[in-house]
Amino acid sequence: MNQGDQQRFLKMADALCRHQKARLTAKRKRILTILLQAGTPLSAYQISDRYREAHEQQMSIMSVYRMLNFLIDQHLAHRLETTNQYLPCAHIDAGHTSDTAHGTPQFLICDKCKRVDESGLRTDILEQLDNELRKTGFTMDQQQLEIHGTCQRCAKRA
Amino acid sequence: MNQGDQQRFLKMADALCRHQKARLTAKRKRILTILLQAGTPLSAYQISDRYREAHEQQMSIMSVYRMLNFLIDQHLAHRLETTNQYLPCAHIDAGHTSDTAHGTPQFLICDKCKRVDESGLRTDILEQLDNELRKTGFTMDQQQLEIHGTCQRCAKRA
DNA sequence: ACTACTAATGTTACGTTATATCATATCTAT
DNA sequence: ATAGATATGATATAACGTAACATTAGTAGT
Repeated sequence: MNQGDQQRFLKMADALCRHQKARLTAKRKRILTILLQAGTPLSAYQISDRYREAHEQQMSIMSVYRMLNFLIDQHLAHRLETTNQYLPCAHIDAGHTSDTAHGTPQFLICDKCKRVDESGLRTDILEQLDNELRKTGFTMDQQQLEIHGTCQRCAKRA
Repeated sequence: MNQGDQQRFLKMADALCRHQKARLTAKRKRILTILLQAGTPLSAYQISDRYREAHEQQMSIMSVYRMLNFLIDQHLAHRLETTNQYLPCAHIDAGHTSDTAHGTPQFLICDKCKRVDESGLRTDILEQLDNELRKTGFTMDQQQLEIHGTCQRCAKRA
């Protein structure tokens, strides 16, 4: 993510947290910045390492997890269940400050370049999937789908 | 899973492994049996514990992982990526011995009772999902979807 | 500004999940 | 019977994640 986008993201994050009366502390913001700069999902331990490198300051794994959980609670970051990795939320800009926005995201994960596209899925496709499942009696409670595959760029290169 | 189904499953597994020139050893079969008896997915460590309890014999976690990987390679078991758990393949009976059968499975995971329904998903729904994604340039390589929610039984109870 | 309360971070310990590596045992084919 | 391949044993360690309690830093009420 480029410098400008990053700055905008952080501004939005600030506003959002103020609105929620949550404290986006300097350290939390640094963790978020590391996620923004990465471009691909990171493990908690990678984040811890990058923090130490970038800020020449201790950052225990315990603290990393706590800060990640804060960011996730604030919908500023997501956890990928299939890979145990973390990434910034892609939707911070779009009307995100209204409480109700921001449904459960889907992730298209490129197993080649590791980049993740958050929610390229059309709503009606999801609804159809849900409807189909309901016929069998199953209710999708958590719609966070993680779909692994190959992105366009990587497909072309091959 | 009841006794009869278990016996049939194990017979099929034997036949399948013979066909693949893979060795379904006594220990591997016991691991598979533990999965069959469980009814819900188990972690590798739970399997290790149950093995020790049932057979009063040492079973190191290293061995459990090796045997699970064998079973997975033979399509006799699956790993749930979202929960780090293992369960027996549900499709061993249906024409499973032909090499080509057995596409990637989907899992409907009930977060209440923990039971898993393997591939209640209709093929056309999956195809539609895949088609939709292809339009965006993304190719689903691995179609193993793990969908979390509530099964019919648990929904009724509530 | 002082105090009391709450929230954030530090620190240590531990639990869970998984793999690497090398040694030993067991099967299979000749 | 023996050699080679496969399976298992044993030990160590990496990777992922949480519990519990101490300390520090914000926040609100006076």
